[in-house]
Formats: sequence, C-alpha cells, structure tokens
Amino acid sequence: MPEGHTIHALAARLERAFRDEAVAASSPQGRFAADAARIDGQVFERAQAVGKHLFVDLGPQILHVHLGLIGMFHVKPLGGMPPSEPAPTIRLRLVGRTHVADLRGPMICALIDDERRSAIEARLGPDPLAAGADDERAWQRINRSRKAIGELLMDQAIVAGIGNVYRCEVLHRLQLDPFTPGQGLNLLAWKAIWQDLVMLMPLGVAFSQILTMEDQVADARAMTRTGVVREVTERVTGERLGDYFERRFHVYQRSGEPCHRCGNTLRDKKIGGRTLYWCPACQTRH
DNA sequence: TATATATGGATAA
DNA sequence: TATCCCTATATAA
Repeated sequence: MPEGHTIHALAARLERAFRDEAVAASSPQGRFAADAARIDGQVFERAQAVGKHLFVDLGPQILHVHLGLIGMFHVKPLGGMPPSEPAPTIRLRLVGRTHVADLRGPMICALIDDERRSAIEARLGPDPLAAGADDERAWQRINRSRKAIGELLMDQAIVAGIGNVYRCEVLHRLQLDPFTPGQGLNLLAWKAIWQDLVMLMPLGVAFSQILTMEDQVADARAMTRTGVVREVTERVTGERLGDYFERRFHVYQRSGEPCHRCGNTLRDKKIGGRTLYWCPACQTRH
C-alpha cells in the first residue's frame, strides 16, 4: 500500500479523526506497550508526513511511524459504539471520542525527540508532495550519479516518497529509459519527471490510490477542481470501500502483456531487490 | 496447509 | 547481493 501519497493521506485522516483531542493508546500486540503507556492520554496535536515517514505530535512526545512494505494504519469511525476487540497483531491502537486507529506491521513505530526527527528529515531528498520542495537539490545528486535513473528515483535520499509504482509508471509516461545513468539524463527529462510527480501525487493523496492512466488522471483532476473529491475520500477511507478508480497501470505488474502505447511486450527485472517494469521498445529517451 | 508475493528499507557480508 | 523484519492475501498443492 504505502508510497508517499499513502502517508500524506494518512496524516490528514489522523488529524481529522483526533486533532486537539486526548487519545487512549495501547499496544494489543505488546511490542510497543511501554511506549504506548507514555503517550496514553496525551493530546494529539498534529500529524505530518515527510516522504514515507509519519510524525505525530502527542504532547511532548513525537510518534514516528514508517509502514515499510506491509504496514497499515487504519482509521475508522466508532459510530457511537465502543471500539471492537483489538486483533492480536495490532502494534498500536489510538482511541479518541469518535475514531479508532489501528497500526499493524510497521517497519518503524517509535517515540523520538525533535533532534531525532530533524536527523531523519535531513536524510531525505525533496518530497514532491511538500509545498516549495526543491527539485534542484535532487537534480544535483542525480546529475552526479552513475546509477540508473530507475534506481535513483527509489532512493529516498534523492527524492522522498517515490516507490516502485510511481517510479515505473512515471518513467513509462515520459518514455524514459529506466537504465539511463543519472549523469546521462537530460535536465529537461528530470524537470518533466518532477513536474509529473507534482501533478500525480496529490491525486494519489486525494483518492488514496495511485493514478497514472491518462483517462483516470483526467477524471481525477476534473473532480479535484470541482471539489467532489473530499466526499469521495471520506467514503473511500472512512468505510474502507474499494478503490474509487479501477486498478490499472501502464507497466506495473504487467510484464508479458502488450504496452499500451506501442504494443510491444513489457518486461520486468529485479533491481536492488525490487521489480522494475518497463517497455524496452518505447522507453528509449533520456 | 503451504508458499509466494507485496506500493520498504536496514543491516550484514 | 543476501538476509531479515513485519502482516495480509492470492494462489498452489
């Protein structure tokens, strides 16, 4: 589930559920029990996403969460009922007056201080979802690297928040060869990548779903402009209904199938433990 | 039932 | 590059 858009949507959802309210904290699974006791009863001040990292200010404490590959943080309305019996895998449960949030399988769940938070943020590249993020900072590193752009895009120290789906899809959308070394990438190509991410990722946040297909992107943008989105998001996230849009991608998990653009057979290749999907025929630009 | 896989990343070697 | 962590789900057996 989680690329940067997921965490940004989550931060907003948590704030809507708990902001300025005292929350009860517990760790049904037990591994976070001592820390949960320290934040139990504290006021939920705010939640912020930076790349794929989530920071929650709870009184003097900062809760740091990283969902990793399989983590999930579900926020549900209580609907006037007491919270359900917690599943034994729940690392952290927060309960407020109106909502309950259950965290399972996170890569990181810890209490940290400001200094630690700053250190974590300092290691991250610009986040396309952050206002005023500086894409030039990323370019400085890309331009000096001999690693492939397909690999660099996944490096959180270069760009924060990009994961495997956005990486593969954006490169295909721009017909860029994933294996082009950073040094060999045109500045205009980088500008196009950044611009595409800045356009696409807010749609991902609004719909809690990665959208990269032209028709879906067009629909999503139109809905965003007319303000229908908020209603959709509430429905989708509050009730855990399915995705609003059909799950469709250009290349992600489509190896062996024909390219939507040129008809050639899509391929995949493991790079640094992750599967890159691309079209060898039409992704030739750099 | 067992196994593979997943939108991640740290750490060991 | 390999291994490990954490959980849920889809598919195979």
